[in-house]
Amino acid sequence: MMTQISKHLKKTQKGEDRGCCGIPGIPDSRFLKAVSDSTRLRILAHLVEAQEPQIVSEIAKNFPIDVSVVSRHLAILRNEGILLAEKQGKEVYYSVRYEFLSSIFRGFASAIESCCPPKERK
Amino acid sequence: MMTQISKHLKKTQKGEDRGCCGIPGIPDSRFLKAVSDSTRLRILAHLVEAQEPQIVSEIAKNFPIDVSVVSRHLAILRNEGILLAEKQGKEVYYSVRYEFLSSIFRGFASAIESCCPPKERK
DNA sequence: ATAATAGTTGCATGATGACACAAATAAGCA
DNA sequence: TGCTTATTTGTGTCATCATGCAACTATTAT
Repeated sequence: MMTQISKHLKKTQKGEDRGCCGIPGIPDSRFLKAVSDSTRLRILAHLVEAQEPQIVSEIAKNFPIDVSVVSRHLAILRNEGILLAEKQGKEVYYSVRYEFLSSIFRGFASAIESCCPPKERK
Repeated sequence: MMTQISKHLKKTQKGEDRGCCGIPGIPDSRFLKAVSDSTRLRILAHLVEAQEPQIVSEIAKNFPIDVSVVSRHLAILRNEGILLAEKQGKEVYYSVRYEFLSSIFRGFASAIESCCPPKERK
């Protein structure tokens, strides 16, 4: 059974997962969760490889899941700024925000390195 | 035993979550899942800030969760090669594998950028 | 207006995962 | 030998989330 302690440390209020720590350059967990799902990662990789904006139904053809699920995944990536969505008639074109994505991860790498103790060079 | 470095390449057999796509430089989802949990991210940030190896019970003092949970989180990060564990008597010292971590994220950034269409410069 | 197509959203379900607590392991000390 | 401390592991519970399917919205064509 859950104890009282865990109950109110649960902090299930919305958006609590944002902003993890004081170190600048470390992304929040929501952003990382967005790219850590294997299906979303494959969708992202597909869009990166495609080199051009693609519509939802076309993307979905490459995955053994329902279009609605793909749409949800795309929305998650879009909400984190990873993808850009542009509606054109009936279709919605999704594309990768390359510079944004790479800058986040490069910033993460730099944040880690900047704290790296000189002696730790293993 | 756990001072041996690469254990993180071990469970390649069962993990269909391993190796997401054909693009070199994109980490697999298990690695990203390891850093995408908010508690683990805070633990990692704590270790980065600490600038030196810390034992489990000391790390746990900074978080409102049970030591056992912290131990599990540390194991997950260790299994992904993010942390190094060194047993010294009763205690286990955990430290950040800075170069490994930053190289993964820098490689991710480069992988994204290398596929970036020239015109897409925002 | 009706129909058809593209995409999103509501809802139920099964899987995964974080957590607390207890028990087990391991190492040092009386 | 116990006894204490540090850490890991077993187990059950609760929350979150990926998924499928159905319903809904939006846009275009007949």
